[in-house]
Amino acid sequence: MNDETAIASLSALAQDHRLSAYRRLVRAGKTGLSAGAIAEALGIAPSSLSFHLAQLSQAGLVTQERQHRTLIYRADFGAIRALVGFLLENCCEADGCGASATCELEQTL
Amino acid sequence: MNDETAIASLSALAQDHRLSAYRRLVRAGKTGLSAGAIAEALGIAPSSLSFHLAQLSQAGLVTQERQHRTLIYRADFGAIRALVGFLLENCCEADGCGASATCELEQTL
DNA sequence: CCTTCATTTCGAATTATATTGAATTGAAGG
DNA sequence: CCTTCAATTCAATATAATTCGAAATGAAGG
Repeated sequence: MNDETAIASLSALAQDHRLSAYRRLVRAGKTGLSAGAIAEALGIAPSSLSFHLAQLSQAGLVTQERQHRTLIYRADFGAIRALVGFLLENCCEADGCGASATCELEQTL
Repeated sequence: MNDETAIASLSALAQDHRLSAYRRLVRAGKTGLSAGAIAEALGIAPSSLSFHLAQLSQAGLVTQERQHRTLIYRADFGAIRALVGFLLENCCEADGCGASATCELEQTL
């Protein structure tokens, strides 16, 4: 994880429709959801959703798999774990909250 | 946590200078950093930094305390914990990855 | 009080993001 | 093949974010 990837991930989530889509995918788990199902749930044009899914996908937050004629999207939990780790990296190193490089606060997340 | 607050937090972090400032504050821990020190570290105009700190502050990700003539900023770890919880809320409920409403994947974060 | 210093607010210009309809791609089935 | 359907890419427009200099605020100290 680096700044560029982190910003791509955070930007991808920092938008009404994309956040809603992502959270739906989190709830759907490994079952996933089709692009069409998400577009209908959000009430936006397919082309708009496609734009948003592309950003989530580019950031690595979701994966894509074709099933017959539909595209199934799924949340990638490894990506969000990496993002949170990056945000809290070397937590409290300035005032030494612990012996290890990983802060206690980070571990309780 | 709701959509509006989550988007404010994610937008606040989804920017080069703000992400850098936030991560510096995470590393600084309870010691915190002054606005001036952050502006100098990032190499941007004080007015620009002020704009960015206001967004982190409005989102609740950082707190502010006056010490004599300088303003000390600190990362608020409760805020980021709440954000991550919101992102992974009801994880995998569609395919029942566990008995509880909280997903195993969420707990391993 | 008057000055100094750290920081913020304001205004204006530049740059990036979000939206949709129309056209395109890619996969199935008659 | 030719049609159908799901989804994406493209082009154009509307909206929002970022930047900095200049001016304003607010707290300390002479």
